[in-house]
Amino acid sequence: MEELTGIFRGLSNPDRLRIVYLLAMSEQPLCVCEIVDALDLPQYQVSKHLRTLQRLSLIDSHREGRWAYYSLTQSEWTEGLTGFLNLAITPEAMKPEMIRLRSELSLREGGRCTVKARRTKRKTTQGDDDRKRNGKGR
Amino acid sequence: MEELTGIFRGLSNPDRLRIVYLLAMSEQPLCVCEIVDALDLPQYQVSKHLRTLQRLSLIDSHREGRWAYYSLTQSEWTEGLTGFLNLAITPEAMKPEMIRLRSELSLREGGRCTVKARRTKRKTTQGDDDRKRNGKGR
DNA sequence: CTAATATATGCCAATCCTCGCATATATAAA
DNA sequence: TTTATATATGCGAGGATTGGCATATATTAG
Repeated sequence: MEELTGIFRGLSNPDRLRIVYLLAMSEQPLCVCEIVDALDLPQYQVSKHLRTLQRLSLIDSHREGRWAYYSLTQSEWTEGLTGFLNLAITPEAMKPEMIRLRSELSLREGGRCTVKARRTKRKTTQGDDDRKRNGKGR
Repeated sequence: MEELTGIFRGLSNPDRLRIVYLLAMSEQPLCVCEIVDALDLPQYQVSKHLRTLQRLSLIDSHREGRWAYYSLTQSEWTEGLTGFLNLAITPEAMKPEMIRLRSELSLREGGRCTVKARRTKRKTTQGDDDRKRNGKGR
């Protein structure tokens, strides 16, 4: 019961819900930088959200070199949850994220993420693009 | 998306989750006093939680005399949600509540709730019983 | 009308959440 | 070692939640 309300609390944040959706759809572990790029969020936010989800036992992680991969935890209700998300979230709503994610995944080498630079909030890497992210987003 | 995270936020509170579970299981509108007795919560809390759930379009209400009845809203994902709750919440966890609810429902006359006194936090009606409710309950 | 009953709400304090920033840690490259 | 890269985390501020209390509103009874 307490465990379940925790899960709902975890999914009550749009960014965390998007993370869970990505993990549920891609059906393979994703590394932090891939999620960062797919969701267009600052790295520290993604890390924190992942931590939150992990505390709730919704996701697992493992390290490979300097990359950390996350995936949905397999539990009694994982199936029911992803099933519900699948019917409650229209693909339309997550289209841009999925497109960016697929683009990221196509860059993998040997099944592993290989990102080059452009880390940490894309703006250190000069003329990236100046979309205004942030803004309370709620 | 925003709508969905709202629903999760609604279910992220144990008492609200219990309310939704009662409504989902009983498959008929319940009046406030029945929920109050079933969950053993102060009336003002139940009213507030119901208001919250209604704002999220999770439940509907209608008045009948001085009684207000609430029921789950029928939407595209109502079925998926109740299905998930059904597999995520063991009947054990809600047994006392369900027992009390059934007891309440058996007192209905003509399909309507007919409570006598003992309202508002059961303690105005003297020697009721002095279980210590409240206590942050989180 | 007044009283009783069923429900709803305004307010406050304590707590929790979330963001953004800065910085720490971990691992690998040079 | 030093440097670069990938990820994690401590902190503070603003906002949102929550429980408890008192009280307001709505409806019916007398």
